[in-house]
Amino acid sequence: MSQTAALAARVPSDSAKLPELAKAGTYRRILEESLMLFAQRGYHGTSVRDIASAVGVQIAAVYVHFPSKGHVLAELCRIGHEEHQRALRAALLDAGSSPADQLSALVRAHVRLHAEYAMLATVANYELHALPEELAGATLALRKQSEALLIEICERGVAQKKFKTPDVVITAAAIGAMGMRVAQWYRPELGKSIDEIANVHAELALRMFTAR
Amino acid sequence: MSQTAALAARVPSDSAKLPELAKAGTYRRILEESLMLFAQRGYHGTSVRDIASAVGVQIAAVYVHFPSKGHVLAELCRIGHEEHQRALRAALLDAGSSPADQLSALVRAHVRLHAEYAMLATVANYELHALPEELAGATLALRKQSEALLIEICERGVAQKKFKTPDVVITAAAIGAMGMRVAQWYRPELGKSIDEIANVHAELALRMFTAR
DNA sequence: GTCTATACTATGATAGAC
DNA sequence: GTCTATCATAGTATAGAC
Repeated sequence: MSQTAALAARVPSDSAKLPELAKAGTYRRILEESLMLFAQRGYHGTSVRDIASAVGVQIAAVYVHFPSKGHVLAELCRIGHEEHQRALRAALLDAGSSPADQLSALVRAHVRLHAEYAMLATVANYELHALPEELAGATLALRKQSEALLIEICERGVAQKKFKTPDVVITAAAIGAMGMRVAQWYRPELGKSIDEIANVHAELALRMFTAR
Repeated sequence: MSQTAALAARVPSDSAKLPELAKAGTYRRILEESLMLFAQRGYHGTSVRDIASAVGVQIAAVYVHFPSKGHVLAELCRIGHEEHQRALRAALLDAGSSPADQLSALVRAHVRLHAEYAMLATVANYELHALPEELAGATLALRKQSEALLIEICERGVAQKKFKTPDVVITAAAIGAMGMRVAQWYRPELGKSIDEIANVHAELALRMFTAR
């Protein structure tokens, strides 16, 4: 699809950053260029021709590395959710045992990932629905686990009477949502560092659990 | 596109609810069925054939009412953002003059809209990027105005020293984000009323502006 | 306003040479 | 692993009859 001018950029970031991967060469280039295209135009708005052209190879070369366009998206979604979960778990290991410390650490990691890997997060979060079940399974399992990490911390805080909330599930959803959204507005030119943004979100999350 | 099994539903809601519109008949049916299809599969994942088939007419009949598929999406995005802004303005007229009352009223209206019109909100928020500039202009203007409404209330609260925050812009973005996200998880079967959910979000927003 | 029929282009994917 | 060439299908959109 040659596509008419994209107007409202879905992702202000212009870096198709991927976590460290063992594989290199054309395989990786396909992932990188697909990431940029899927983030900008969406999965269905991107053709295999677009991908091949961006990589600088012919269409047939793409099919040497991936059996279908869906497999490219599936891999990006999986990588994104895997890196997300890795970041959350690493943050929790560094955090203390109090629910407040844990929530703060988790939110900061969550936000940092969505700012640093804005394109990857956008594709993994908003294009996953385009995949058939068999290709999305791994990603959905990861997502469920990561959601559970957040919910458990919140519920532990409530059980210990450290967190006050009218509804712990809604509050957890809200905390997840505000962090995810960072991928849609963060740009280095804003003059706010990623750490600064992450810290503000952690503070907001803690306030959400503090009665007025 | 006959499309393989959609796995991770983007919108749990199953009602393609539209605000009151003057027009009826096939024109409206096209909007309703397109809304459902765009919400479930995305704009590029939906063909004019899919739309015609859902409405129960031939493809050519669709083109009698809309000059292109893009115009159908443009109209849905415009309707969604218009209803959103109408709801925000109505809420503000009913609210008192204190920033807290105004923020609470605005957030409740914002959340109610995203729960009541979940599909419309999803399409208007997440498919707009598929439109070329000339078709998205009206919607973008509305969005900018609605964002300004929220920001202004927040900044007024800060100026009056009623709201405490480390960063008013980030906080406003977070408040907008948590409300938008409701469209992605709200279902009547959850056993939570829309008003209840809206009230919780209003409380969370006020807490975000309250120092610990 | 709706239909049938069709034009034309783009699409995902494969075969077979190098 | 990459290329050229090709297939079968699906895509948007239009013409002209009723």
